[in-house]
Amino acid sequence: MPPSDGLPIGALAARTGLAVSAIRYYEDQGLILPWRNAGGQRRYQRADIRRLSFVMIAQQFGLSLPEIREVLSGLPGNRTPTKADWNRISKGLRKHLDARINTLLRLRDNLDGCIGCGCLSLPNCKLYNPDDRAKKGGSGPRYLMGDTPGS
Amino acid sequence: MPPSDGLPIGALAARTGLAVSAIRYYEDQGLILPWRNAGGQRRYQRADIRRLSFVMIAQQFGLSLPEIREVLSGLPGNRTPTKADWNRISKGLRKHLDARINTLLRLRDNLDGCIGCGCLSLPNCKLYNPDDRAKKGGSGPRYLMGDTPGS
DNA sequence: GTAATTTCTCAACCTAACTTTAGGTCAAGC
DNA sequence: GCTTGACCTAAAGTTAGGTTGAGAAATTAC
Repeated sequence: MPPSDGLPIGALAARTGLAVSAIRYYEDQGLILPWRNAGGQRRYQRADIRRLSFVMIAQQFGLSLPEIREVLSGLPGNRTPTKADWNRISKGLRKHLDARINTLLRLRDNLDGCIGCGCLSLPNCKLYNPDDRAKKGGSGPRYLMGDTPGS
Repeated sequence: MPPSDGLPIGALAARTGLAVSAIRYYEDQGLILPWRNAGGQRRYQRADIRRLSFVMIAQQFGLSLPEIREVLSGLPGNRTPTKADWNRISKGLRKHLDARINTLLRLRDNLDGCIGCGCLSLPNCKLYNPDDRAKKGGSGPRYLMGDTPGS
């Protein structure tokens, strides 16, 4: 087979470790766009292995699929991404990661303060973080209010 | 109303910011155990405000409800928890949090390495972390393999 | 040229953490 | 004593990120 033939989905799955069903799902979500051969089957570029690897890495960093799609939109659409392209969007990931780390570090500081005071339920305890909670949308707890002191 | 009457669920919801439905759900999940009044309605102790606050904080730290139930089992069942009790289990939270932070810091180091080399898809890149992925169980990507170098 | 794989689409199912809905009961105010 | 609001249970719906299954068509292997 000539290399310009493109990879069928099973080969891409084998190369990335993703399930075939997951790769199709990512296509639904706009993360990857294969072409179709004469028989209607998906065919992928070799560069898509890297693209999917990026998706998996970004997931480990806690990005949602829409967020990953957004980051991937920073890649050129008209040509195969270069290392410079990947470096650029990887630096975007780095910012996401830094933000998450900082949030957790802040939580840890607050927890340490609370371990000291034993309060664990006060608004002034700062373990209530409106920003983190606000993005959850349809589910999850809404906010955190205090016990009256002196229980 | 005498204080020993207990709080109805709506009052607990107002005090914690949780939805009434969420509090009932937490009961299903074994996180909180109210008693019932003569009419069959739930009644809560004031200490339950703190208990639910703890649940919400632990969620921010990334613990699942079963994990939180486990941590809460470290509280005494026969009496109202003291500050010392809360301090003790909060230190357990701190360990969870440290572990999460360390994982992310490790990921960040690896990402920095990858930004340098531009590879972003290689097993030796170490962004593939089997431990983190293994616990996901039923869903999510499985593992991460490499592009052949030189694309 | 046929048998075995692979792939196709579409719909249904899965888990976590809840919310919503439906239909009915309890408690408080006047 | 009745109306209104809070509460009850049980079941179904929701979102994210997929998996599973059925039935059919394409591709590959012999």
